[in-house]
Amino acid sequence: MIALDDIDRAILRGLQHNGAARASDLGKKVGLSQPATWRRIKRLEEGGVLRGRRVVLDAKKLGFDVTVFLGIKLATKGRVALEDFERAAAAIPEVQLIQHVLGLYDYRLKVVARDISDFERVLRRRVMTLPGVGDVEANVLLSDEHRKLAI
Amino acid sequence: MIALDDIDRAILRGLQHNGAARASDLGKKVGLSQPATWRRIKRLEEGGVLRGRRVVLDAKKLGFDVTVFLGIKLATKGRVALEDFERAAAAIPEVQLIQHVLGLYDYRLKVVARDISDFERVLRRRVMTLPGVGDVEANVLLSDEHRKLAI
DNA sequence: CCTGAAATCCCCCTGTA
DNA sequence: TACAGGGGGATTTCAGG
Repeated sequence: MIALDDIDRAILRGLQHNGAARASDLGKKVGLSQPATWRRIKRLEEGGVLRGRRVVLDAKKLGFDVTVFLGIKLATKGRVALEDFERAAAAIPEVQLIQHVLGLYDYRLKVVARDISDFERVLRRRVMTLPGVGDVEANVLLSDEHRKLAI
Repeated sequence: MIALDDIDRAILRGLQHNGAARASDLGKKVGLSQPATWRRIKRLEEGGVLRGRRVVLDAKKLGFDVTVFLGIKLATKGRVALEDFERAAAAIPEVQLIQHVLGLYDYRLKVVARDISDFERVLRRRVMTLPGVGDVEANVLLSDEHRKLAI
């Protein structure tokens, strides 16, 4: 939790609207000069609030037509078991996201594959053979919509 | 699916490594001049492969200490029911991601809240009152790790 | 079509008040 | 904080492959 004023929040909102926004444009929106805006962005980066910029790729246009979320329950849950699982899951190229969660499942994996048969290959040869895997539940992604943090 | 050569893929890999990378830096990596690299990036953007750049914010440092994934099963699933649900879910500020999925659940929502009691408020007053909501399952996020698309 | 080189524009970034 | 200058990236133009 870091002290932010209204202008910082306005800058963050602007950056959420457009991750490639320039300091000069943001400055006009928030009523600040370009250098002042740039220094605030720098401060937000150094403070860790702004962790970086990520490109958004269109998986479908790259030939990955199938995205599946897997809920995974581990059979054994010691510290070593968690580390083994995470390391092995990270070695699967099709795994885009590894989330350690608390609830009905222990992990959630986001898996991309070229098509359903490609996904079946990944599921059977890679996911089901991960160390400690117990129950696995799958949800195929149909569509998704991102929304901004209300700050 | 768009035709990409090895250089395009190398550029995309470089951009996944650093979303703020400059055309000149990328050019050095892929063995191309700065204008040629810049034109390829532009082409990837116009072709929709590169959908944009997004800033990564640290939710914890902004005071959102709790992230929960909800799996939601709808009681009724007509076209109108889906649209009503999506519209109402999008009106909840704490909902960061709305995923329409196929499987055990119909929707997955990513919800951020300031703390557990704030999450309880969102869950009881906003989520449970969404139109058509049936079963709800929750997973609290402990940690997550993003990985790059293998292209 | 693609490329690289050069030239221009404009923004970032920094020093300074 | 704003202002001003140098440096460098973004963008266009041009010529060659």
